Amino acid sequence: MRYNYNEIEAKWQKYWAEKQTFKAENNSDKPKFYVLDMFPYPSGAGLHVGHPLGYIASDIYARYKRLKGFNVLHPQGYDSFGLPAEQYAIQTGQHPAITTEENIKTYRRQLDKIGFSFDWSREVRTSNSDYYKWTQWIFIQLYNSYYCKDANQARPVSELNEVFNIEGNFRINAACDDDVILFDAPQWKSFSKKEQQIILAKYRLTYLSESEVNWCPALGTVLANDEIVNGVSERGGHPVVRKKMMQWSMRISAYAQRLLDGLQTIDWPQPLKDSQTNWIGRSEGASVVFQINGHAEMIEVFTTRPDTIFGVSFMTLAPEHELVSKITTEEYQQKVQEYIQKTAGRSERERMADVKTISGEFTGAYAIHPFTEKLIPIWIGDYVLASYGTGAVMSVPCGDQRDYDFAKHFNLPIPNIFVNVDISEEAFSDKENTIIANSDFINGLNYKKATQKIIEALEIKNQGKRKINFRLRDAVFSRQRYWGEPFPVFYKDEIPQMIDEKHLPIILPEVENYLPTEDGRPPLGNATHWAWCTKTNSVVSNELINNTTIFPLELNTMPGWAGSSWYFNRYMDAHNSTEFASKEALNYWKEVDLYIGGAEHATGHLLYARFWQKFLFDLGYVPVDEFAKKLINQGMILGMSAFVYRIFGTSPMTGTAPENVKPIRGIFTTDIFVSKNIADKIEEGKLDFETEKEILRLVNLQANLANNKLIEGESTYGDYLSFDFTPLHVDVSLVNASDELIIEAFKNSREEYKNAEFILENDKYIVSREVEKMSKSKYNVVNPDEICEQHGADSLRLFEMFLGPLEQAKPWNTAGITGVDGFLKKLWKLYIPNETLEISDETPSADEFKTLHKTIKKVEEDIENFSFNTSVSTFMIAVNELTALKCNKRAILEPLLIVISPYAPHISEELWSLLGHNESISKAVFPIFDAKYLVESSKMYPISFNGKMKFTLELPLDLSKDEIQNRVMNHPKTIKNIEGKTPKNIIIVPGKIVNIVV
RNA sequence: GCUCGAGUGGCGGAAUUGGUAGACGCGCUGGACUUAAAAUCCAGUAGAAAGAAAUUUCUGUAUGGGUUCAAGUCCCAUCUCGAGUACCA
Repeated sequence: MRYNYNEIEAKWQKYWAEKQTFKAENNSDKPKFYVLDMFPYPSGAGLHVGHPLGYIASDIYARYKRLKGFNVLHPQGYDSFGLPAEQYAIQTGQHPAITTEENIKTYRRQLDKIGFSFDWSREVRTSNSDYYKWTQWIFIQLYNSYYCKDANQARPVSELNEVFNIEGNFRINAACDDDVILFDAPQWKSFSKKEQQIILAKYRLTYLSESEVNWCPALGTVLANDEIVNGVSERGGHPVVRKKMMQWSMRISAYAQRLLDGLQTIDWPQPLKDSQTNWIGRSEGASVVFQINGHAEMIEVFTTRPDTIFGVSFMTLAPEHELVSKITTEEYQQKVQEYIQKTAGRSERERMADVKTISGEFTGAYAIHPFTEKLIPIWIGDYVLASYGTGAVMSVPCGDQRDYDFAKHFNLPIPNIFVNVDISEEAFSDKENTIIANSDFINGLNYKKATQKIIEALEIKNQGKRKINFRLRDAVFSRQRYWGEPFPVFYKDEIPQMIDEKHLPIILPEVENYLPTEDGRPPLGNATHWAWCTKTNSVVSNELINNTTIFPLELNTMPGWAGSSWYFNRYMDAHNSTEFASKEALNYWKEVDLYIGGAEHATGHLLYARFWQKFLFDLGYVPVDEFAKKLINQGMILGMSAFVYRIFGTSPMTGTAPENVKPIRGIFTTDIFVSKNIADKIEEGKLDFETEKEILRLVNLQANLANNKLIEGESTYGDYLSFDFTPLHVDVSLVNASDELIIEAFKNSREEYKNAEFILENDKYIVSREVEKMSKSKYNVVNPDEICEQHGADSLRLFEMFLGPLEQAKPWNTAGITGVDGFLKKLWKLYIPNETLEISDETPSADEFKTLHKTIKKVEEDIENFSFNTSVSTFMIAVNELTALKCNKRAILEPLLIVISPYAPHISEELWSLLGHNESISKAVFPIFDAKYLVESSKMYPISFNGKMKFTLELPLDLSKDEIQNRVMNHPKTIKNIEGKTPKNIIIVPGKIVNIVV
């Protein structure tokens, strides 16, 4: 019986689906374990071999945990709202709902082929209304909450309202907008309802505000900070500009400190924690208030170096700072205005591109130094960012390089306030080795003491205080897009109101035109009928009937990260229609025990999800405030791009010829490709005469075919030598494992290559290779379906693990897959050498037990340490050893199969059932290794040791065990090392090493 | 610039976390089977030297130093590469 993987895999995939083998129950006597993958965006391209890497790893872990006796939750779903899905729909001219549905089908088909043990009964899709109902519901909870800094948690806004009625807001310590005014109870009561609502909005955890946003005209929407990379949009790389728009925001900044503290409690990769830490950007310092000469307004700055306050020689405001227009004097008005215009027109990218150019303008105004009372000129400059701190800095040129450069450029004074420091060339920013000078009452102090004293002095003057500043900004939550969750919001008197929870979900309406608009009008504005009012049971027009009155609805939609910020909780109770998940389910599963996904979500999804989880925890809806205990970032699988070299000018498709090259474009009707090493030789100018003649011949042949008179006179030998060639990506499926182009397939791949000519080396056309990101446009995508077809899903699973450490980026190279193929075949042959199963019930030998228990121990360790790659090696060794021992004993093979089954479930199931078992192998118990056999298998006598006394002695090889012991104990080195203690254990490695455990 | 991480055969990568470096796989070389090829199986494969051979001896984990009986592993310095981040006051 041949090992027919296609048949076997289809059979067991069907079996698992029909029997619902991997369905998890929400209660069980077994301990629970929750293994989660980051759910995919169903994009149009389908899966490539890189995508399932993390899924395979988590599947192995999930299957292993089941064998270990855990009740395992291992769900999967789709993040089906958001930009990628919509962009694909726009490109293909179809409705996003349709393309999403199709893409999901493709994904599901591809995933099913790999044999995952997902519990599909819990599938979620963020674009399903019974899911986004609860996304909308969470939004309402956020709207109805504020962050109380005293209690350090979110609390209902209604509570705030009560306090305002009794004593105003003097004693409220909450996260809120900076511009909240102080009021007492009578004042609060005197405000109109609308005024009260506007004030409350400044406290809510989600709020509407006119804010500077990152506007991407090409995508027709605003983007969050984490959706912008290097000043352009992450999706598509379009330019992004600053723009003021009325937007919903999430007050994530309220949770900055807790998001930071929480990192200590979770087992996530350090680089990922680091990048969240940097993104949150906590810095300790002081807020200092400067009076402005002749104005009532003050300038508040944030500084981490209050100790350098006597070194201030000017102030700098961001051009967007609100005080600029108020304080600029008549004389400087025009120049300042021009400068503001100029900087506002620059895109984020331009601003980043020339950080070196120093620019700014003097406002004509002066601030007053809090201690010396000297006048300090106030400048504006775009090196000061409006979005960080207060958008204003006290400039200390001797202690900060940017201030220094600015001062040098505009010829401003650079007073030195440090002892024994030369600042003639650059600023001195080292705060550890500083002694302050020229600074009145802090002379001679170091950074720490000086800072302390300055803050105390500022507090007495009421001109400053200790402050912790965060870089983390509130997250913009509105998107001017169609394919997202509608807000459960309508407007009354221009004040947003939440739609009553009983009306949820607010269904995304059908629209004629869902394309984004350049000016930012949301596509939902095109809807004629959408919100459904259950009370009146009527469909209404672009408005919502709330009892009797008609009000306009919010037309923006939520961003892609809304749905992904809580989905892990939904899996626990995926079909609940009365709660996002029941209390019982939440209390049972609690949190994700193992979360696997890419590191690219570090400052996006993974931060937002932590934020929402903490919020839901504060309100008592979830039992834990971190949603994932352990997280692993799987590395990217890279593609091996292949290139062919086309001689420049021989294609009718080629563009303009470079200078000094006689253009022969258009003369030939086909392409000439040269093999890699010949191309290299041409590049080095070392082409041999024969090859050169051959190229010439082909070119001339073509010229003749085209009936062209290039040969004589017009083209000389020299022309061809100067010809260039362009490396072109060629589809990797047209190249075999030894980098050889399959010429016939290549010719048939495109009409224009049909008559192509090839200059070969050793009768082969060799392509060049380069490792790049796997992508359709680079023609280096390897489809997992093909691998399953040609090698089987078990091979794919084993090979993806075998490629290298899970967390590392690594190139895909199909060539090596024959290794794991061989393993599976050998495993099969161990049971079925010929036509039928041949199994013996004899008691295994010690050697056979050794192999088995070594494998059990190693694989268990590997899985626990997530080093799945080395397990595959262990399996290969085991099978090789057992083959050599001709071992076909049941007592060895059964436990071995159980150990292999998480990695290669299909072949394991098949053999398991051939051995006469009626139940799936996933119901078996992971075997326990027997130390007895392990000890004997070790090269050392005992397998492990944990003492400290280890040293080497040179001993003859031919001594008996007793003799060795004797010599070791009487050796001067031993006596010196153990100092009279009695050794518990002596470990002797044949040859030289002695380990003595004392 | 800053912050992490990594440098081991022709290649992907192992190494019980301080204890026989190079497991396992690919590739390559030789052999068996075959008319031949593919497939399969067997053997060899870090480098150098010696030997008819089994085998032996050196040298080797980016570079230079250090700690230790013992270093790929720990410490210091240097170089190279990768990832993230960037006017953060």
